[in-house]
Amino acid sequence: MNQEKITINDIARLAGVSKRTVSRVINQSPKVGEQTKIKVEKIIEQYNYVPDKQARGLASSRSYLLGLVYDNPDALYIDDIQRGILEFCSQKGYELVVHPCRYKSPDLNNNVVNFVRRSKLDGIVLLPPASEVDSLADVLDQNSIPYVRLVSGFSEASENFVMSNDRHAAAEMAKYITSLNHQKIAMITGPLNYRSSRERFEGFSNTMQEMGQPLAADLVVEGTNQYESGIEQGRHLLTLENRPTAIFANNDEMASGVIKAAHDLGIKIPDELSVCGFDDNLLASRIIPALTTIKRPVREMAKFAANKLIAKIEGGNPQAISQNCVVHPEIVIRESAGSANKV
Amino acid sequence: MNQEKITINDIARLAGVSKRTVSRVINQSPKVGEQTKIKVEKIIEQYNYVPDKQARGLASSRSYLLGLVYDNPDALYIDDIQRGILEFCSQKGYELVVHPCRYKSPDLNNNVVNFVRRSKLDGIVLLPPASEVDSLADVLDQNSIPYVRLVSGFSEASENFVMSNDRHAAAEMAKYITSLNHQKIAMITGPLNYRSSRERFEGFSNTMQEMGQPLAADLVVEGTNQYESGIEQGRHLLTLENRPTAIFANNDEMASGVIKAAHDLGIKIPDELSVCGFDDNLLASRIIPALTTIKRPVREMAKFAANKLIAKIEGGNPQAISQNCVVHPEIVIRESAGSANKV
DNA sequence: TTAAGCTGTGTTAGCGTTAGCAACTAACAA
DNA sequence: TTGTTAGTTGCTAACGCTAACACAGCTTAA
Repeated sequence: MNQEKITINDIARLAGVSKRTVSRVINQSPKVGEQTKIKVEKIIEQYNYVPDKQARGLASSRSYLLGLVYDNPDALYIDDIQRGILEFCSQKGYELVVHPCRYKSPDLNNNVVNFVRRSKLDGIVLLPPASEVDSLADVLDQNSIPYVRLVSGFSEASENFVMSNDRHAAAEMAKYITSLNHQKIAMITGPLNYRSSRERFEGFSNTMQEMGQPLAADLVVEGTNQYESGIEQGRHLLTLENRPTAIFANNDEMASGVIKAAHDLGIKIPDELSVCGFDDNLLASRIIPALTTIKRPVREMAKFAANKLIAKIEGGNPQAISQNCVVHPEIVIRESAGSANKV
Repeated sequence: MNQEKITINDIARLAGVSKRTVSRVINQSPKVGEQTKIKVEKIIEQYNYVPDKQARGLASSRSYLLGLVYDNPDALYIDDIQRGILEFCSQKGYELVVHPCRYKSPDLNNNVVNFVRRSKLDGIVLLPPASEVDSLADVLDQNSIPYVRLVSGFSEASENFVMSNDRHAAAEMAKYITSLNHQKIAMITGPLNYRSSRERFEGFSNTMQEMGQPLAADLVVEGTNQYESGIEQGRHLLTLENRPTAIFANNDEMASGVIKAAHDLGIKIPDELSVCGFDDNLLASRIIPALTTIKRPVREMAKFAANKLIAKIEGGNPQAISQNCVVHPEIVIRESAGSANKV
């Protein structure tokens, strides 16, 4: 367990080759004789040798460190992403350095660039909403820092993106709610300067329209994605003269707020009101009644991101770099939505 | 923004001193003339020079990287801890590398040691329950890897610990519930092989006894800390012939389960049953009725841990190293617990 | 036969720091 | 004056690795 530190020189000596050759083996250079390679690998294995990351980095100006930049209140999402990235990158020899930030800060770009500079990170993964800041991406490009952005959407040039087709999922939700025979359907959107909010809103709204049931203007309100906002907008909608029988909220936090508001007003869910959310976070399954919502394949997104980022860093595998990574969230049916006929 | 990389040599040349002197200034060596120091600092400032971490690390066998090792399902807790540590350590020039693990794995010790070795981490923070594994701590000691353990407790030698006095908090909870005039009080403990579970249980149980209302043996059951376990044990307790009027669960997840069970059985909370949890995680405030629970000052713990770890790494500040860091969780009163008189 | 091309391998100069050792300076005592 | 000392400062060898370059040995084409 507590072996002395053994270096590339030791391996070279032990294997009877030069350290250049050992280096070649480590870095999987093709120009090594088959037997030499096997011999060296055997010694490496035997002595449990692991190349020193710092020395490697100093010489090759690489750090084998990836950064995760985020400003997202949903800790569960973050945690899932972290695990997803790590699953992939640790087996490739990379580690993950975390960096929460304030995405609204005017200093964001500098902050992130300095973060990368400070530890010579090889690349970073950007989570929403920080991933939606184009100026950040520009600055990263200018500094030739490899990065991948996780965003809601499905159409852009895919090189630096991993996308979640929230629009499609929201459309599915529109169909689902309609299939429950609801007539008066409301939506609480997220802040419409967020891409994800727009995608979800448009997916939902357009589909309702296509199905011949366009959303009434007074039944679409904008929230902040926070619980309190859900309560507030929920209360507003539910005290309308002709209140909706179904409310689709931009995320689970706000959906919980709606449920709270309904509860306070004595409105029964799902008998008198159906509520649906988006995210499938911890709350969704714990709340009573359990929330019908939409689940994103977060782990999968994280793996896509890690794969793409490492491909960019290591230069090889051009198809992994340009691969179009779009992921499809799906409806999770629980108890908070029911047929409108019961009313 | 996109300046050429500038090194210690440039600074030395610009300042008209040797790089040895610049190095002294950077590392705050006392043996530098006051004017020289000022001169060099000015140049450093002017050129926005930041020493290269890898080169530094190679030369001094330091990495300026801290590790966070955890196997905790509570993502909110993790997130809070991460932010707390970062707040402190980034201003000291350290970054945080995350490492989820399986604390039950027989390979845990090796896994963690290799994690540290791989990136030459300067030290690690251990979160419960991994922090409770003594053999891990031993191995870390053997490999002289600096570490700090976050645990529930308050009495041990404090050098490697940051402690949360869960026992005291649970005692407070006992007093609070008793003050509500409950007679039949139950507790769902966590797995009793966890230190935190024992602390909470003993704090609660002992205090009840001291107040002349010892817990009935059949009203103490052991859960797994998971939601499903809360449902199961909650159902069990609530279908007892002489069911309790108050249930204290080892954590919020299980408390939510109890609420679910009560709901399914048509038992009104808090009128017919009071439920209390521990953690104050996201659920606690979102659930209906909102959960009366206990909140740990997580950020504070994280800062203590970072401070202690860095003090250990840098060798200085012996009082920070030996400082007894005990933190006191506090009751958060919400809606899930009420007076027993109403029944 | 010879030149040219490939392969596989070794030699070695960095990469940007730290830190051991030596050396310089000024001041002060002898 | 000379020696001693304390306070500063410089020189330079690591740290462990990568990669440019060189070169030997062998194949292939002319």
